[in-house]
Amino acid sequence: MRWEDLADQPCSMARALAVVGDRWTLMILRDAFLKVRRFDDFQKSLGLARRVLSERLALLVEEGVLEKRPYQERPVRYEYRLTDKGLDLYPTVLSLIHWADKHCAGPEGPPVLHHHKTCGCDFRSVLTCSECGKKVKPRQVEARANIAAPRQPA
Amino acid sequence: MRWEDLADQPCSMARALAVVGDRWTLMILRDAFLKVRRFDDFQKSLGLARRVLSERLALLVEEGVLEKRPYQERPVRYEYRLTDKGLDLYPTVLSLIHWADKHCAGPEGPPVLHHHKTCGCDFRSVLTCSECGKKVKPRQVEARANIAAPRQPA
DNA sequence: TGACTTGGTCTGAAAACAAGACCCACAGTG
DNA sequence: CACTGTGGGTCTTGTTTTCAGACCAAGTCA
Repeated sequence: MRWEDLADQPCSMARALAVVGDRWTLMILRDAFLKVRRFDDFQKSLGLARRVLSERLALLVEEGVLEKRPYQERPVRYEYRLTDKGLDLYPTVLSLIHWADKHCAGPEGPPVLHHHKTCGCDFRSVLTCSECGKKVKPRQVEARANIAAPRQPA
Repeated sequence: MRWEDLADQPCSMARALAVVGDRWTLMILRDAFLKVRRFDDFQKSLGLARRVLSERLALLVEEGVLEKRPYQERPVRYEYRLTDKGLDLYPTVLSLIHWADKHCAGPEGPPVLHHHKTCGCDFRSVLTCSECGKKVKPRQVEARANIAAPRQPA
């Protein structure tokens, strides 16, 4: 299967990955959540080829995850900001970071802590059910085809 | 920056992506969560090159996300199962799927629904704080360097 | 005038990928 | 015994991507 065909699959995971499944895209989004907004800052922070960065940013803008807007005239300079669609990726990004905090960090612990300003604690992300509010475990979930929508996985 | 160098970065996101940031890996894991376990079944389901699949599975085994175990002798046949480390990726996988359900699904709705057996409802995943149990929004979170661990983002 | 900054493009070499042929061990069938 | 089928891969070849680094253009600064 070709990568471009993923977006057409009747599978939400495939559609998501057609947008953010690229090797660098989630790193770019991590930076975006850390308030990086400019081309050069992304480039310095990530150290990826400028051409690749420019392609990725353009794709994310096209997909509506980032928004390109001028922050000054003469000369025009642009910044990339997360849209609401982009902000909705926060749970994904954070749970991935917390996964690596748990499983890939050395004895010195994770490099960054996340502080919940509302309650004043450093926290980990927890997956909960939108209906009952309880913590969800993989075994408690059953994936079912949506009869209203056509065919296939996930 | 080279892709292989990611794993050495003092950034959990980079470390996570060194394991699952590959184009196909999250699709493989999605299948694994849907109880696909055999080489040929992955291959048929995803349609990727067998060589690439074999490399990815080997990497996931090496990283401890999947476990390769014989399910019969004479002839020996293997299956790939999620380890606890692999199961811990469920929140990430599910939140990505739910993101695409919300933002990429057509008018017919998402192709697959997730049913929480404990409460009996179809649900969406919600990011909550491990400390106070409340829903977390991006703006309520502050990322702070962990003094105990060395340098940089995450 | 020249140097610097931002936000990119362009190029050639190196790596990853797709498709499909091929391989091996074993099982079952006749 | 030969013949076919299955599971779990490997190999080859040609096409895409990616990388590193050079280059470029508009505008500002000194």
